[in-house]
Amino acid sequence: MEDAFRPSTDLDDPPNSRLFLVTSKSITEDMIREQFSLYGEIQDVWVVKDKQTKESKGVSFVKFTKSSEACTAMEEMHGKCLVEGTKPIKVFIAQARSSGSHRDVEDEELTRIFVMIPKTFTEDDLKDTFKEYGDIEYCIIVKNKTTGESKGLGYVRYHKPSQAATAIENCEKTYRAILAEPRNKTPAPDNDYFSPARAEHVQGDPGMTSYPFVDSGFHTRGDMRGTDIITRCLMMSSRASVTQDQVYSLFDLIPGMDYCEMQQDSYGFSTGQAMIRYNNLGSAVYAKNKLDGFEYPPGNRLVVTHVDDGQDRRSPVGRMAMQLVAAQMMSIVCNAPSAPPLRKTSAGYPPPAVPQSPRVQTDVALPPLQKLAPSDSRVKERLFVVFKPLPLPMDVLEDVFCRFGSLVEVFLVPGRNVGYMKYAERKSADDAMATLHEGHRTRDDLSDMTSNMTEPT
DNA sequence: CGACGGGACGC
DNA sequence: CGACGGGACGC
Repeated sequence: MEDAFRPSTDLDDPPNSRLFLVTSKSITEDMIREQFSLYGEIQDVWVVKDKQTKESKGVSFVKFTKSSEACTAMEEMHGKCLVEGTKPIKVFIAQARSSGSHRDVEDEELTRIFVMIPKTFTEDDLKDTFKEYGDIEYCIIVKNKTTGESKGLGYVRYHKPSQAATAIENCEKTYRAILAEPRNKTPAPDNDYFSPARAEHVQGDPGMTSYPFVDSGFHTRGDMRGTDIITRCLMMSSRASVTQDQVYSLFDLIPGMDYCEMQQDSYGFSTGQAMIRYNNLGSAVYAKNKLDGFEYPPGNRLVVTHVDDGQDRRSPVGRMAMQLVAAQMMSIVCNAPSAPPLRKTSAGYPPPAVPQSPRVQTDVALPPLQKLAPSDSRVKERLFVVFKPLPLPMDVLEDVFCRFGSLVEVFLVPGRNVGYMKYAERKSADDAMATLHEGHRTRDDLSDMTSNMTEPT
């Protein structure tokens, strides 16, 4: 309220650019200015004095233009004597005026930054990116506890506040670096499917209700309770002979299949077993749930089990999350316009034999995979993409749209069936549109996708 | 122990 | 037909 009277005179802008000094009462503004101006552009020096006596209270404030300057001055000047024979001064980052607190701001709160990074970043990548601003104590990437995937967020702890401040001021804007909140408070988890409040929210979200828990012609096997282990790796056993291609096609109906191989005996005959791996737990859980007990060919019940590959472990929360992911997978499969009519009671054999093919199948020939452009690339062109009936998963879109080169990012507008493919090169966007635009349909539900050009952000 | 002034209105 | 975001850590 009181701040509203002086909106344009925020003394703590940018944050942490003001110092709080405790000095001998004999220290004057000029002495402070003389010493502290070595570290940056000083906007203001204020020695607090008694209203009546005009004597210094031994407290001063020094406002710098930048937080990094203030931090450096603090680090260099704390504990120094400004004048021979006076007591050593104490220097802290001043509490924001609006905070009301007079607690010392500790280095702990000033040395750790929080950044948004590409999901492909390893901790070493993170370190390499941010070490130019100072010695790093450690780097941490926030990962999904269940799948181990990066959430695209990271923490970098520096040794000194000035290093963290310099990183925040000078790193690429795409990292959106800010000071990290201290670790103990506001622990609002984000992928907490276990929380009742969150579950209600998901149900009430218009963007999510389009992923109904409908059942299809797939066999649905009981439950996931009990002692099943949850992994991305599946073993399929069949008594009747099935070919590699049949198994591949069957399991490839679920997005995210990384690997599928029939086991063979020493004579080259099928053992009736196949190993299948997905790139995410949700797909594997879904595949097991739907294909375990499925009759293929009719009368032959397949047995599908998770295989402990030593990577994924069961957990109640993970299981809960997997159910939701599985529901989305189901919807995607159900909505596939040209997916084979896979029904337990269906007469014909399901999927036609498909030789080793990319896990994303489209009606048009796709170029090979290409690396993404660096996430901080300037976006030269964006494609506006409309999905009917539903958007594909992010990773599938990335797989398709990266093939034209220089893809920077896939962005889906939440709750709407539209999104943007951001490219660093105009030609890549043009090529993608030429290949995928209108009339071309992917084998999944990327149908009726249209694109047009808009101005880059 | 050691925490919040002074100045002052635009094109 | 449609249209422009997002942030948190196993003690």
